[in-house]
Amino acid sequence: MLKRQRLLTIRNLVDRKGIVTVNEIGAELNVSTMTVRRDLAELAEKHAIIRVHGGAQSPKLAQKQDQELSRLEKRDLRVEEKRQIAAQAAQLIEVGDTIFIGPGTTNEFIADYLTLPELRVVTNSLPVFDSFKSKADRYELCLVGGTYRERSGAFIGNLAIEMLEHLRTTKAFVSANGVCDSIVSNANADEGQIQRMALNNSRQRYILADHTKLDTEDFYGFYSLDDVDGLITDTSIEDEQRSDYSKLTHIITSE
Amino acid sequence: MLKRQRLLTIRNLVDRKGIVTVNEIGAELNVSTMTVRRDLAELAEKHAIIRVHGGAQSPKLAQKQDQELSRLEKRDLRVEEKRQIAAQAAQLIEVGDTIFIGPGTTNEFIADYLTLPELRVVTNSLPVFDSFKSKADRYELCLVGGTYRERSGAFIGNLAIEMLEHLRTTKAFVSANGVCDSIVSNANADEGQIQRMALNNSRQRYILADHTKLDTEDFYGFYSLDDVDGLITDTSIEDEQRSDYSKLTHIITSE
DNA sequence: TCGCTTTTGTTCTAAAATGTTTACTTATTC
DNA sequence: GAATAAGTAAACATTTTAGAACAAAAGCGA
Repeated sequence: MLKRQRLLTIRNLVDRKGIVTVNEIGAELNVSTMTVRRDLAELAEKHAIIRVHGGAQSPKLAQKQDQELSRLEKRDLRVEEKRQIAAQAAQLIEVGDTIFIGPGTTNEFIADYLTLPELRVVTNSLPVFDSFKSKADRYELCLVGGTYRERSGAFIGNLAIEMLEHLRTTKAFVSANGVCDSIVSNANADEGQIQRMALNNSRQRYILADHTKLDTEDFYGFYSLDDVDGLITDTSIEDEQRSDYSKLTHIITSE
Repeated sequence: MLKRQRLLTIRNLVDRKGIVTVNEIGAELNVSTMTVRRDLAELAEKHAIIRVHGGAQSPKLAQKQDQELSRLEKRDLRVEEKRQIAAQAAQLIEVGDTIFIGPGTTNEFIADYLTLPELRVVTNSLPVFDSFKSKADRYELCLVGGTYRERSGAFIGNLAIEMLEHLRTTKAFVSANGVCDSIVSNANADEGQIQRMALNNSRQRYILADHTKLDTEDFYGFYSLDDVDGLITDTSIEDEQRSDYSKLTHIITSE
């Protein structure tokens, strides 16, 4: 059997079974485990599979599993990047601002980096609201109500839309699940709709997305990078991406 | 079996059963208890499960239990009366209702006595909302947003008013701080204003007040007993008061 | 066929994962 | 509240897997 064929077979095997052991592959194809490891390393380099100790996993499955994680678990994913991004966002905020902060685990860290004495904060996310609650004595906190979406802890629906309609903010910070070709996207249409309105109603608009979100897209596209004032991301962004996206908007990272 | 798979299996097991012992997991997966412990430690770090002595439990279940505990711990003033009143209020609620529940510690107990399968719940109180959060999978929860008032945990102001304006409910439950000569009153004008609107927009209207509130009045009168369907109070009400107030509205107590 | 490259297998060492023993801590029972 | 049982975690032993180094085999063009 040719190497080319074998690689393809392994790929199919992994995709079909979701997760396979090195030994299984070796037995199936009658090759040594060392060969399998070398093949897996090659495929992993091309992101065709994900290497795990003892075998390999299909990227599709891994992505699906990531999506199924609870809010609390997602919060723990790539914390450093999230904190970096949140800190950058916080630095943009000035005294006298009225800021909107959308749902998303990244946004839950922004409050940690805010030291300003006075501020008005608007959000439709209960976790974000909670992160500001300890500052309720200094800041005016405004929660956008509506129907509760348990999965993300956000308030959505017509009531939320109607309430947001009249709110003008100076700066809006919205997290994206995907940023691809100037399109900013999200997993949920109801939430995307609100985020679009929040951005439209703001003088300055910022999109928050860690480097893993760049060049990927999710279900619902809700905004265009052309219309925002900045894309806040972490320092792991690749040079090529930096130059690509800087044509569309201002890239904001630490350093 | 790969470690990855095992971790996933354990997570599912915990989620499904709510709580599992280390031994159960070990037997199920044919691994030593030490391995299970190590796995649980790893999952606990990622907040996928919560470690307890002898096993693990799902975060969802833990949250539910925590909430009930904190409610029990509310060895506040007159908890028994409040529970009595809350239970009475809950009994009035029927399938298909859209209910409004105002702020107030009494109202935070209503969720405990609700066993209906389906309901739509509207509130402008964060603590009340929290008391319903564990039921979010069955009930449609709608929070009236607005400016946060830390003192009572309620959302108030123009935004709240505007949002509530369009909401029609079948039953409204509002706590009063004082009931005197048919006047229902409250400590705060902003909250009273919202409560008045919530009552006006409801088909059926109920005032909740324990016996110590009767024949007393507070700063802001927001409603008249003539216009409500019932005054829910505890059994410590005096006969004289019962006959006085029953001329104005229907008195609801347990027995 | 020869000489060369590429691929594969083998061996070995390090790292990771798992199991076992043991001392210790936490619950439970009387 | 002391005795007993159950659970925990550190230390060590064992097994499994990873990856490097090198040897053997296969493919390939002259």
